[in-house]
Amino acid sequence: MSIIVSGYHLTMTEASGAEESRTTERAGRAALDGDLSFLLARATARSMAEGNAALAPLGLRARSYAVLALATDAVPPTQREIAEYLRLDPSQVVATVDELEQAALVSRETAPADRRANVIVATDSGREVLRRARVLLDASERVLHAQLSDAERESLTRLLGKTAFDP
Amino acid sequence: MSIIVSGYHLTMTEASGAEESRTTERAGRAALDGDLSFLLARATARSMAEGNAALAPLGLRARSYAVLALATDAVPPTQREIAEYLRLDPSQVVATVDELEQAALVSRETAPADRRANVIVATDSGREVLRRARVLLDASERVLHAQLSDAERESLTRLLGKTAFDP
DNA sequence: TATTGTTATACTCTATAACTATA
DNA sequence: TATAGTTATAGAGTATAACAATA
Repeated sequence: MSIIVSGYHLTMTEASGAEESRTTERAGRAALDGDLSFLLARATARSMAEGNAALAPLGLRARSYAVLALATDAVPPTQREIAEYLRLDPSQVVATVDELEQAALVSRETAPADRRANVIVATDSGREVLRRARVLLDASERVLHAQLSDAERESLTRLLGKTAFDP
Repeated sequence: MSIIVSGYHLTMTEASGAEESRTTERAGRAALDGDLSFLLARATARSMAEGNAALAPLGLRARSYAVLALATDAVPPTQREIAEYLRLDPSQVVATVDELEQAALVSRETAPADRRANVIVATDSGREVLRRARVLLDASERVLHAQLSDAERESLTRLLGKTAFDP
C-alpha cells in the first residue's frame, strides 16, 4: 500500500488559488466536517497538491522527494527499507530510484554486508537539491497551513507523529 | 483531484496487525519523522486502510461512505456539489452514486430548481446503514488513534478542521 | 452559449508473478 | 530454500473528451 498516495492523481492546475464557492460548500455540507478520517484525507490532499506544485521546479514529486530525503540518512537505507518505510511496492521503489539516479541525485551502492541489496545514497548534488526542496516545501506549508499558528502547527505535527505509525 | 484518494490502492491484508520491524524502521529512518506532509500522508494511509477494512462488512468503502454521509444532509447535495466537496471527478461521482443507488441506499431526484441536476438523497435504509457505518468507524478510529488521549484526538480534529479547507 | 450528468476511453498508478543473483 | 532487486504485465483508478438535456 502506498503512503505517497495521491501524488500522481492530483490536478495540479487547481492546486493553488481560491475556488469559487468554497465557503458556501463548507457551510452547507457539514455531514463530514467533524469526521477525523475525512479531515485527514482532505488535509493530505491539499498538502500533496501544494507539495507537488512546490517541488515541480526541481523536477521532484512527493515520492521522489521522500526517497531522496531517506537517502541522506547517516545509515543509508536499502531499497527494501525504503519500500517498507514509505509502504511502497519494491517495484515502485525501483522506478523512483531509477529516476533519481538518472538525475544524478542518488546512487545505488552494493551493500557491503549483503551483496544482494542496494544501499541508496544521496549524491552531493542530491543533498543540494534536497536543501532547496526543503526551502520550497517550507514556504508552501506556511501558506498551506496559514490558518494555524506556529504553536498549532507544532502541535499538529506532534499529534500526527503519535498516530502516523503503528504502535 | 480526489480526496478519497488511496481508498482503492490499499493492501487490505496488511491493514491490521503488527509488522515485524516497525520500531526498528522508525528508529532508524528519521529523515522524514518531523515532516508534517509526510506524517499527514502516513496517518491518512493508515486511516484509509483501517476505515475501508471497517466498512467492508457493510459493502461500503471510504468513498461511498462519504457520499452516503453527504446524502443525509438536510439540504441534499447535487452530484456536482459532491464532486467539489470530495474533489472527485464528476464521472467518479456517477459511478459511486450508481453503486449506492443499486444498493438502495440513496436515490437520485431531479432538482426542482434546475432540472439538469440530480439531488442525491439517502433512503431510510441508507440512513440506517450510515448509522451502523459510523459505529464501525468509531471503533476503528479508537484503535487507530490509540496513542492519543480523547483530548488529543479532539485537538487533532480541531486543528485539521482549520487546515483541511482552503481559507 | 454554458452547465449537469453521462458514457466511453485513454492514461496513469498499483500489484502480482516470474526471473537473477546472492544468502 | 529464502530474500533483494528487476522486469513485464495485469488490474484498478483517474482524467479527458464528446454527447444529450436543460438553463
